[in-house]
Amino acid sequence: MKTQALSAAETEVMLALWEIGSGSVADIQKALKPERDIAYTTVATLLSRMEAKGAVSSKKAGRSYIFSPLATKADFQQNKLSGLVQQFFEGRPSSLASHFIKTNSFSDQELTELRLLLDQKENK
Amino acid sequence: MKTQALSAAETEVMLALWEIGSGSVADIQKALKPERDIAYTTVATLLSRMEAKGAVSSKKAGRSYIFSPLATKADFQQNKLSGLVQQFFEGRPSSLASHFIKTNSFSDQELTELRLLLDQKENK
DNA sequence: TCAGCATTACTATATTTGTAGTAGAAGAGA
DNA sequence: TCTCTTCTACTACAAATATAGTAATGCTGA
Repeated sequence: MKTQALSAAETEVMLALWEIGSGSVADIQKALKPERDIAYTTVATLLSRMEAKGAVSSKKAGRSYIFSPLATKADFQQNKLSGLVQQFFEGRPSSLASHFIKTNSFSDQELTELRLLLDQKENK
Repeated sequence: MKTQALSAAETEVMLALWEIGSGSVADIQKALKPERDIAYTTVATLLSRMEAKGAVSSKKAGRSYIFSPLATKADFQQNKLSGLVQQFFEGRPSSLASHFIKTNSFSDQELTELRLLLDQKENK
């Protein structure tokens, strides 16, 4: 059962939800990035679509519903990323990484961190 | 003048177009991944939308039009990637890279290649 | 020259996305 | 109990997306 893809707006809601773990429509609206100023009812609409897509679950708590993510942010990242790698980097993560290195996307400090990670990997 | 974002279907067409450099609707349709089996006229529709968005240009050649990409694949990759990094990796490319390393996305050989790239970077 | 094929132009339609309003139910304080 | 505030349910609707058909046009080979 492949999970359906989320739209851009839905993804923003998802990010807010991961931020707070779980919460009501009101909680989620508050957790949205401030520049994302959408109506309460819009958030509610998005959440019900997301529930239909299997991205979140809800359970009644008193008067209202509490929504929770059904996938971890890490899973989602993983997915997005592998899609991107698939489509734009011949399916090879290293192709993406070298793209970064070549385009100077990393600061010196980040390069050092990376090297460290590689070292740890190697000595494992 | 920011270039408008392409939809998923349009992106597929773009990839095909980069593949062949430039070509007619028929050429592009042939260049699409085989699993992407869409009608000739659909490809044409997509191309005209893409032209409206400023993603491709066309010039008449005899009976038909030849389409060419207006951005390089590299630019496009760059864009997609930085969007992803922004949204899912706190804006830090190294966060994405370490995600890869930690999730064992790289083969041994790729790890070696990466290290080599880092070395070159450092000695530059 | 004429029939046929390729190609574009235009139109069409179902679905998804982005956004939000309104009505009604249900607690909560007075 | 009555009113006020939440909150959900339902509806709406314009724009974008995904997909493709039909009509018209213009080469091209026989």
